[in-house]
Amino acid sequence: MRIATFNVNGIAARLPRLLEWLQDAKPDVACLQEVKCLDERFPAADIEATGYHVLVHGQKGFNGVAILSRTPATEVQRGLPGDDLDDHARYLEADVNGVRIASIYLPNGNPQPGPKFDYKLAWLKRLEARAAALLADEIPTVLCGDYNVAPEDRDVFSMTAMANDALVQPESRAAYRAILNQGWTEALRAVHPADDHLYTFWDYQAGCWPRNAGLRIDHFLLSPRLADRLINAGVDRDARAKEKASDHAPVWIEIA
DNA sequence: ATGCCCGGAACGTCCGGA
Repeated sequence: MRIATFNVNGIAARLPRLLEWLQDAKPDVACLQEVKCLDERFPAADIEATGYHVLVHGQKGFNGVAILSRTPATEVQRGLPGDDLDDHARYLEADVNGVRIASIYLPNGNPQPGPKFDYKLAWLKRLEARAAALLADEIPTVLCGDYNVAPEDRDVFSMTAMANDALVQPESRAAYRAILNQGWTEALRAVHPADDHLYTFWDYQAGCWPRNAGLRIDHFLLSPRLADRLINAGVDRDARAKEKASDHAPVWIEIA
């Protein structure tokens, strides 16, 4: 079973790239982030025509997550529990072929310090609670998406350039690590433990892509039973090299 | 010290992104 996560940075702007990537990479499940549209504006028919079922939790203008699957998915949770006042569309969870899969778009948190950073840290705490409940259920689970956290210095092209960014702050990393420490395995790092240029995002600005100035911020958290089934993981860098590409590359895992 | 480059909303620039 191949599962991918892809921050598309606007489904309307990315649809041709997304469709060709689906036909090329052929994931069984694709979790999308930053679709940036209302549910009714999501191009479901185009995606269904390529052989995928669609679950979408959208929002006008920004945020928005989706789960595409070759076999039908059963929706479990729309929106991250724990704050009735949070109306951002950043979390969608479904069952596909006996695997629980969440598509996650964690808040960016910039500028920091400030209310947006506070929201990010609060969101991470809520995700920690959800992750603990999922582990307690002992269902094979994947929590994948754009976490907007670069876990270690080596996941960042330049700590000098990024020193004040919310993505690398000790509080962001500690909150992410607290989730991992429940017993989750991050699949991409697990498969590539020694790669010091293991990136999933390259800013559009300042020639970041051609000089490989990237960040590793898209992650696959696997529950213990699923981590035992991990075969391979990788980054589809070819997708980032194309014209009209997203600033994120798709990331994928292969599960036995 | 700041902007660089994008998408979306909207139609003039601003917000959000990371």
